[in-house]
Amino acid sequence: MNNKNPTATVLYLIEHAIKEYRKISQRNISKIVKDITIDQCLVLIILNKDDKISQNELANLVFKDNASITRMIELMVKKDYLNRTIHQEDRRKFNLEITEKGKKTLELINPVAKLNRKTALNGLSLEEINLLEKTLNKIITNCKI
Amino acid sequence: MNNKNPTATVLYLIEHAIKEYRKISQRNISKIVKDITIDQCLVLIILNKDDKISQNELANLVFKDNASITRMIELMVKKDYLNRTIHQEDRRKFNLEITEKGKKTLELINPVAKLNRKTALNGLSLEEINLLEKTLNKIITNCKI
DNA sequence: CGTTTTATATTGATATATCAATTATATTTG
DNA sequence: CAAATATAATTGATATATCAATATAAAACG
Repeated sequence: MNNKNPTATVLYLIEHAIKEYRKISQRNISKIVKDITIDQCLVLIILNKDDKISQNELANLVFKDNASITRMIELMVKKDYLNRTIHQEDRRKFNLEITEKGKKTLELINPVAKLNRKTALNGLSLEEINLLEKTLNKIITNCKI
Repeated sequence: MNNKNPTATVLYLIEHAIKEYRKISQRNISKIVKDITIDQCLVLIILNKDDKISQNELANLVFKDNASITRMIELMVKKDYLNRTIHQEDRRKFNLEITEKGKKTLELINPVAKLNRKTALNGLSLEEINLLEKTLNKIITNCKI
């Protein structure tokens, strides 16, 4: 009764699935853009939707620590994907702006990201995906309590 | 038609779920054992089931790179969770042995690990879990092709 | 045998993860 | 308004992730 080895549980499978997905995603992205990680891509995609977001909010969206985001952004500025300027209303914050290089990169990675998702979910019915979402949401809620 | 933002897809939810699970797991483990990570716990649990395993195999089981495992083991030896000796038949390999401290730690973390899984999966029916497993396995297969 | 190929693990370089402590600015409150 | 509190981001320390290059030993092959 629930005395399973962790490697025999569905939680281990979740870890496995996301790791495999990250692997093919990184592999496919790297074929097109050399010096970018999939997490940096996600940052670009999110900022592209809403560039008024704070580093804090960004960190939450990509499930990372503030410290990680600080360093990621630092690197992305250095690699000329982002510009960073001080926020005028709240001087603790920063404006994050996608550079021209960043925009061009987005155009390159968007189709790859789409293909990655399609590959990973190939053969899954809409019902299966909906159920998967529902179950994962339950797990997330359980863990947050 | 599949032109979703990545943050709106089920793959993002998978990432979210595992991150939340890792968070509560680490939090609960840290309450009981101070200087151990959940990945190090998993290494202990796996070695406890089969101590004849190579670093290579261990890396595969915990979805890590050989380089990561080398450094993890180095640390675990330093913290006296493991002993490492040269393998006599194959001198490229090592024997990994759990120390007394490691064994005591296992006894402490096993109930916590069990509780973590129970917490995360609370309220899920057996059918839901089976379906989740099936769907995740499909995704894993898709990504490995 | 010796040479080539393969397997196992390490090391270096760089990116990210995470916690705790810190800095700087905003907001709340007495 | 000044002091206390809260928020945003950074920094330091340490662990892990990942790739490429390397060292060493074992296996395969001619």
